[in-house]
Amino acid sequence: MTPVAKRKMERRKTFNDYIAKKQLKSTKQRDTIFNEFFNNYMGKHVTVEELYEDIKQNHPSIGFATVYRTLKLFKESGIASERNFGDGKARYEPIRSETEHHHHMICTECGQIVEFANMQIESCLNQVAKLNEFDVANHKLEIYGKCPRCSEG
Amino acid sequence: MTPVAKRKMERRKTFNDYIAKKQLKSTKQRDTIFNEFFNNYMGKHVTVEELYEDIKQNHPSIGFATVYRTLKLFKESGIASERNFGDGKARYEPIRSETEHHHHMICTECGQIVEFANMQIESCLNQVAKLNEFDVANHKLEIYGKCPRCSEG
DNA sequence: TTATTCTTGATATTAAATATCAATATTGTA
DNA sequence: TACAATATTGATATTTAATATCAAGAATAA
Repeated sequence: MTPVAKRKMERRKTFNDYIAKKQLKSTKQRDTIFNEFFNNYMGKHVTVEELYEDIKQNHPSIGFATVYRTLKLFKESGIASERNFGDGKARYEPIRSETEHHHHMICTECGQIVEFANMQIESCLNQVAKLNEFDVANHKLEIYGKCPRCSEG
Repeated sequence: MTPVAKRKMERRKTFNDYIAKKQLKSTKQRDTIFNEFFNNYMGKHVTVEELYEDIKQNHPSIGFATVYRTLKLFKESGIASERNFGDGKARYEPIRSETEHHHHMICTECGQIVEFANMQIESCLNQVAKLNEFDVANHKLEIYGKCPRCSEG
C-alpha cells in the first residue's frame, strides 16, 4: 500500500470511530465527500464552494449543505483542519499526520501558499503554553508577505 | 510625557504621514475615532460594532460606516492590526511598537486572551522566510486551547 | 419490519463586510 | 475669503459566507 493510501485509511478509521462515538450514521454522501476530499485535496486548501462544485460533476444530487456540514464534521473529528487566509472564506485541508504541524506563508500579491514545518517553533510554542498553564488544542501560524517572484518588481 | 502618551503621538505621526502620502483628508471624525481607539483599546481587541457603540455615546452623529472605514485605514497605515479569533468578526488592536510582535493564546471555553511575545519564535520565523526568499510583511500566531481555570474540570 | 433517530437537500435566514450615492467637508489656489 | 477640485460622511442597500429550518428520506438496532 502506498503511504498516501495508508494515510487515507488511517483518517478513515479516525472518522469512523468519531461517527460511532457520537452515534452518528455513515452515509453514501459522507463516503463520497470523504473520498473526493482525501483523494484530490491533500496538501491543498479547498473552500466549501470549490469542493461542492467539484463533487457536483460526478454526483449532482449531493447538495451544498451536505458538503458544508460534512467538512465541519471532518474538522470536528480531527481529520481536517480549517484555515483562514484572510479572504473571508473558510478553507479545509486534509490532515497529514496526527503529530506533524505545518504552517503557511501566504503571498499577498499572487495568493501562492508555501507550507513549512519547524520543530523549533513547535517546541517554543509548547514551552510558552506550559509557562501559562495553557492546555493546547491546536495552533496556527501564518506569514504574510511577498513570494520571490512577486517581490522582484 | 507618559510612555503611553508618547506611543500615541508616534502613531499619530505615522497616520498623518500616511494621510499626506495618499492625499487623503484629515477630518474630525477620524480624529475622534483615533483618540477613542488609542485611549481606550490599547492591548484590547475591539470589533467595529463595539467601537461604534462606544463612540456613539459621546458622538452620536458618527456613523457605523465611518468607524468601519477608519479602522481599515488604521490598518492600512500600519497603526492597527486586524485579528481574527474564529468568531467571524474582525477585531482591531492598536499597534504598540513598530518592532515588537506579540501573539495570542485564546481559551476556547471562556474566550480569555493571553498575549505573549517570544524572540526565539520571531527569529525562527524570519529564518524560514529567508530560506524561502519570502519578503515578510507580517505574521500571526494563535494558540487555541484551555486556560488554567477552564482546564481544571 | 418497525420504530427511532439521524441525514439530506432545498431553501430561508442571519450577520458581517462592503458598495452606493447625494450631501457635506476639506484642501490648495487665486 | 471665495472657488474649484476632490475626498469624506452617513444612511442605506447589496453581497456573501455561514448557518438554521424542515419535510422527506435513509440508516440503525431490536
